[in-house]
Amino acid sequence: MKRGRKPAIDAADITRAAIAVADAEGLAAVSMARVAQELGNATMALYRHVKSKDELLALMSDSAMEDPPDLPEGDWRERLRFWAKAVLAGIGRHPWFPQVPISPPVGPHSLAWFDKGLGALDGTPLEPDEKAGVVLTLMTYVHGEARSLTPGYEDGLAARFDFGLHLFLEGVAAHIGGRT
Amino acid sequence: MKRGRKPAIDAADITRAAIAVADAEGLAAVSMARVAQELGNATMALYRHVKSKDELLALMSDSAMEDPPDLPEGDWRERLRFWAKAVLAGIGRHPWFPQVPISPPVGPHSLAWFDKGLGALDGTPLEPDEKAGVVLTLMTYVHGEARSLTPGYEDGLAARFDFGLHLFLEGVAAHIGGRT
DNA sequence: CCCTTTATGCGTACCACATACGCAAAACTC
DNA sequence: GAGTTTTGCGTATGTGGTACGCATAAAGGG
Repeated sequence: MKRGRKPAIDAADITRAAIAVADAEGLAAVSMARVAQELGNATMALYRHVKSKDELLALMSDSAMEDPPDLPEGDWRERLRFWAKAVLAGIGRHPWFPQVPISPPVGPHSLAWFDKGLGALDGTPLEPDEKAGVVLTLMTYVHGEARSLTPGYEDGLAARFDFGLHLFLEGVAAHIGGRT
Repeated sequence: MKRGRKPAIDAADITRAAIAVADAEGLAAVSMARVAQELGNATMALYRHVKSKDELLALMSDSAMEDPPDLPEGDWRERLRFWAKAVLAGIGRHPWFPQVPISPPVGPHSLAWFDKGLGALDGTPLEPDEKAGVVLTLMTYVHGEARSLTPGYEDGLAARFDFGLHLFLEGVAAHIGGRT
């Protein structure tokens, strides 16, 4: 059996608690002390499980998005539109998400979303790297749009988003059309 | 004449100094003390000219982008591509730009860029709100892409950006085509 | 010229936070 | 139970934002 004192909490617990605080009071409210209090532990206890606050932010960032939903039946266009809206909705549940400083080493959740996006393009004549380009571009756009989700500034976001998405899908269609 | 002691510095000086620090050492290095030192003033002297650090960040954010360049001759496509690349290049000169927390009250510089973008669509049969949608969407995409400008992670950004831009312009073309 | 008025310069002080360090506490092995 | 190992966490340090209040300088009036 494993030696030593049993851990009372683990990194996942800490991440969960931090996300709860961020959801309820904003990213600025997430301090090591605040998260520890949420868990009924002392501040410094957290450092046994996460190396630094930056690491905690990276963990939060990856697990904020729950698992991507399955795509509906239909052509690539409907599927990709569904996917993009799911991304936006997922971020909408955690409005602090776009404010987390860039953490380039993406985690497993981000990859799962990316894969789902690729799946929307199954059956199209695009090359693999073109599919990746399409999905990355769209994801970038959606993330950018999500920055306007700050409470109080969502006016007209839905309409703008639909229009931008429409333009983008038209572009993909034209690109596919031009190569067959 | 105006009464009272003469101000040794003004908000513009502070903003300039803060941008210089951010350019040279990153946004994290921008502290009130650091900026004051840059100006040869005491920390608290800054507060006579900016209300808070958040206000300073907003000022930095607006004046980071210098004035937009004039667009070249050509069709809307070339002009919009030129504009998008200018936006990306402008941000590239201040890689901390996308990291500034959202400051919704946009400033005069942002508006100038937006106007230039609209100008790229002069002569197209788009309605005013469609033009605005096109420019906002593209700006959002470029800003999103610019988040990957963090030193060390620009690999393949140029190619990805060109591809995304290509898709988007195709989409605008299709949208215009579908309405004439 | 001195005195009052008015605006700026900035030292001091306080609070929130991240985190290094080291010892105390707990759980397992023999 | 003694030794070993791993976690819990109190203490302390450094950094950063900023409220407060007095010192300081500039201009106007007598």
